[in-house]
Amino acid sequence: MKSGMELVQIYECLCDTTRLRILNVLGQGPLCVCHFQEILNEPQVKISKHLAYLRVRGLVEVERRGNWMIYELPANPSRELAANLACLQDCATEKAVFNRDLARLRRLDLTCAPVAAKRGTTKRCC
Amino acid sequence: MKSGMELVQIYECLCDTTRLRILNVLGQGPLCVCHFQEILNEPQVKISKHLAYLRVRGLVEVERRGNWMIYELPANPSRELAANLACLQDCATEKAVFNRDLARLRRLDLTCAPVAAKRGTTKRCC
DNA sequence: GATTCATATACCTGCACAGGAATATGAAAT
DNA sequence: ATTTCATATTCCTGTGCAGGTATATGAATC
Repeated sequence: MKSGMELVQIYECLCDTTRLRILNVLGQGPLCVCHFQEILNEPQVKISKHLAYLRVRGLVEVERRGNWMIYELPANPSRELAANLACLQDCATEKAVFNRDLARLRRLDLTCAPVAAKRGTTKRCC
Repeated sequence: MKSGMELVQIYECLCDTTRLRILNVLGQGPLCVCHFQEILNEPQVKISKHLAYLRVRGLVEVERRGNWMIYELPANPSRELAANLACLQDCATEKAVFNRDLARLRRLDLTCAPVAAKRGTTKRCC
């Protein structure tokens, strides 16, 4: 986390639906960009730019694995961030969009390995 | 509360420092615009416009009392709104700006009646 | 070394909003 | 009726995105 992290900056990150969906999905664990594309069903550039927005502001962290970029929630979030992410997860359980995303995430977990095998590589992004 | 209230709209209301300060102060009870001006030490137009922003989106409610407009948090907030306001109050306790506001609010409570008396009216806005 | 794959960035357009100055409203006091 | 007081609204300017298209990067594969 950045030290000068202000509460407003957290809320600025939270005031876009796509970013909310990203953070909600990340609550289940790290994920790569291609999976975000499938889960949110949004164009690559859109996902990528929102992830950059979140990264610059310290709401997500990245790690490269070959061609894939694995995004995850910060390992040591500030108290405010932790509180707000928890609040978001809680609120999200009541909203259809977020539930649909989580459903698609679960389906991905099942099919990810076979799909990777089919395209001739044993490597998985996440 | 509006029925179509979405989570993002709440966050949109929260992503401005002035509005955060307003909501934090309102956590202590209803307040009129003139007191917001004193507590936040911001120009009238700024306060007024942010209050309008919050009112339109259902984050605050208004009641006229003579010349004064008394603002307060919604009587029946949605679950998301309640959760996020609670989260805000919690996070605010660690930040200097918010504490200073609350300190000025407490000081106002002490001086409000005498001041009203001094200007020759027994009526108080709040 | 050329190509492919996964992702990022640059560039553009449009829109919503923040902040300030000036003015309008509307209730109360004179 | 006019003035005063508390607050709201209008008009203006600048800025920060959101979303899209096209292009760049950089690792892996052929």
